[in-house]
Amino acid sequence: MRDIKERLITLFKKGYCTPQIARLAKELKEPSATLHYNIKKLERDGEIKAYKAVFDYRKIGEGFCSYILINLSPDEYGNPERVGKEFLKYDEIESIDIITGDWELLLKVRAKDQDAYYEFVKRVLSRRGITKIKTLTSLRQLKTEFVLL
Amino acid sequence: MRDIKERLITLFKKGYCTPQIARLAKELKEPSATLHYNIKKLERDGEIKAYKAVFDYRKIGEGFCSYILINLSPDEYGNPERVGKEFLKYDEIESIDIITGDWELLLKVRAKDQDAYYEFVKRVLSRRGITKIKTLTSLRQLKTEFVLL
DNA sequence: AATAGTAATTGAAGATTATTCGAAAAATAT
DNA sequence: ATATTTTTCGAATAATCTTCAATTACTATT
Repeated sequence: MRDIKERLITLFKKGYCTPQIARLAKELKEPSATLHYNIKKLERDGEIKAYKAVFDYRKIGEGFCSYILINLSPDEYGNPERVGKEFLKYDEIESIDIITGDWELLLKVRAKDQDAYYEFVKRVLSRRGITKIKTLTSLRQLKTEFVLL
Repeated sequence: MRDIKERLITLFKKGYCTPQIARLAKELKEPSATLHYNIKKLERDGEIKAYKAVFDYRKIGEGFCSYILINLSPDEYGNPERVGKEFLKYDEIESIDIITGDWELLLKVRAKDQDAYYEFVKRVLSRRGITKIKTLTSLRQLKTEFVLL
């Protein structure tokens, strides 16, 4: 076993999947060629960004999930997008939002456990421009990415 | 045009996709049959829950995204899972988490616009057991479901 | 209302891909 | 050491995707 599983998970998180036209055709009672045309149009127009897998994250060793609220310092406050974009490269981060209210940024992060999460915080969030963070730890996920767990 | 687009989006949100084994084989430099075996194992063991599409939600008319923090009343406080499970049926809800801290539940919701969101709140969140809610509106999404926007 | 132009639908053909099978190798358990 | 189970993988088959070209349905213009 040559760690195929881990490599598959990495690729499946962001893509490497494709529509099941035959199954859609049966479900929607439409010809495959028609669905093919419509799907390609959705892709061409950029309405579909990717086809990907959703995991039972506990089973793949990413059982720790948390939401991180971030406050920016006055000099970064006017440009949350710049700070947000710096987080794009971290694979542990599932989502990045610029939000209204008492906080400027909201991240959703997955890690192996609390220890791994703490390492992530030290590595990624100890950076100039961030004045305060608050972690909301998920005790239990009932649904994620529109998929029931 | 027989609203094929809308029906595709509905199915693609939760599934109706499948791995691209040939492309994975090329990328990982492994035989298709080997990958096929490993993928089926992941599915059989329940590590993979679904294969689905990720959208540019603004382009498909779901541009409004928000996170909702929920406080439960004392009589529901001890059983957030029961309340959370009642939200499972709403397709507007992308994720449901039971969380630590000042709030008991965190929902991620997508709607057409603020009006549609307000209708959702009235319809779904005016229910006994919920004492307080706080909405964090996303002004801009940089990443969602591990996919860059 | 008629026409021209564009976009969408579809059956059938061909191209590509997934799946199965069986045998061998590797890993695990006894 | 041996037996048992799991994993790998080439080759054949089955299934699916993709393209094509003709038809139909829309849209815009006059």
